[in-house]
Amino acid sequence: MKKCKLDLLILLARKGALSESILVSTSALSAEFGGSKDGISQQTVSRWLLELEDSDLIGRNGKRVRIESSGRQKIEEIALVAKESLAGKTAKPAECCDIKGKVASGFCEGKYYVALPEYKKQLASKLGFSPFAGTLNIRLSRSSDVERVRKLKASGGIETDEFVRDGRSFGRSKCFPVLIAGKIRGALIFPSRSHYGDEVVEVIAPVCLREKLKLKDGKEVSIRVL
Amino acid sequence: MKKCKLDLLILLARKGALSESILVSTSALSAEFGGSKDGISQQTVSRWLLELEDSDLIGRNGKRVRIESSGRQKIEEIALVAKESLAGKTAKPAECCDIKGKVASGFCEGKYYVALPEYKKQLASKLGFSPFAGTLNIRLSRSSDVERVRKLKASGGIETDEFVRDGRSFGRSKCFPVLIAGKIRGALIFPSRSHYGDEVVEVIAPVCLREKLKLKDGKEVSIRVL
DNA sequence: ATTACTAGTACTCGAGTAT
DNA sequence: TATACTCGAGTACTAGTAA
Repeated sequence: MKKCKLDLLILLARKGALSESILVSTSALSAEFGGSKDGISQQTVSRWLLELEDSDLIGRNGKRVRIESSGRQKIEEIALVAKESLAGKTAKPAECCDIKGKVASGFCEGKYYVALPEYKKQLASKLGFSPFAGTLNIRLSRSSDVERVRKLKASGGIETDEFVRDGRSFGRSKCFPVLIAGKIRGALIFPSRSHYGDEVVEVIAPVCLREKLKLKDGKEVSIRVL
Repeated sequence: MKKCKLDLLILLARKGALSESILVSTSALSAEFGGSKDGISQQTVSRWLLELEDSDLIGRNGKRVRIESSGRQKIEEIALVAKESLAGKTAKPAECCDIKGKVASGFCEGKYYVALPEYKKQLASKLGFSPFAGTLNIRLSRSSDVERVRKLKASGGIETDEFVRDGRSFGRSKCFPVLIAGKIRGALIFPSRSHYGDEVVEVIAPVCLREKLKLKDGKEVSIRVL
């Protein structure tokens, strides 16, 4: 399998760059990858090192290279995942987890959807509560939470059906029951065709969350996925 | 850092594909990588799976995927390297190892070089023996040995100097002392500008190896790098 | 619903080379 | 020596879609 930046990071680790600043040259690293032909060229190693530096995975000082904490984290993550997989432990789908983010204003697509009686009815029966006609937008602060949300969306969840109203078709949405700020039961709602990336999530609840929790834009909120 | 095929393999492992055939879809895997935008598209996951299958790292049967032994080996390797690096163990340069290959005929560049008095003299003083005017070409059978040879070449070795003769310049070469077939001391020789890839190595010794070891093309020979 | 093909674009690579 | 830039060539990507 073709080598990649990750292989370079691991090679640096193997050479001891985790514990100290080590002396390397781009051409020597290239040679260890099998040279220019069929391997990785000196130029590419040079570029990869610059890119690893850009992402703060490594630090450089002249010809010395040292792996930074985020680089170490990456390697620890891989080691852990590989070890657990080999041991037969598999990732459990949609397990309970906590995510955090800040209240944000936004397009309120969710609000629009939730206000439609067809959806409201579906949500009430599938989630166990009748949603307030509005959504709370949360911008996730940690990139690990963005990752978590992606896995969550991929793992299943409660789906609402699509329907047609006034000749327009409304797509599906995925919901996940949550506990907001440790107090109020609600749900994350992801319209199937969202304008947001995964860094903003929409929360619905039986009540107006902004009022009940006295929230203003920018205030931090924690959400427990159940 | 951008995901790569290796990440896909690890993800499959994480989902339990090491111990059993698991049910996955290319779109779900794509979603776990963050979807099409900024992540990896369904089409790419499809292609990656086909490529992993081509390299025999995974096996597929309809929508079921299972990691094959070479895929498991890959993951074990990563787990080991990552673990050792984190534990502070660094890779030792040019350690003693055994490589194997079959006798091959070839261009005999080495023979030409070795026959030159300037080289012969240098080799005699640097290697401790006066080389027979001929080389034995060995085609490595295991790809892991090719890898080993690359690392070897990158790690240092004994270098001969370049020189000029009859207005033509002759480049450097790198040598590594070895024990051939467990009996004869010699050296691997790598001219700096070789016509071979790393899958063929040239061996020199104080004697004619073909005669002494009664070798014919295709016969397997083991070489211990000292 | 799926997988994976084709087509066209975008990105990455490495040769050459400046520094 | 070394690193890292430019740029043309080739690879890998995604959108669209067929099966």
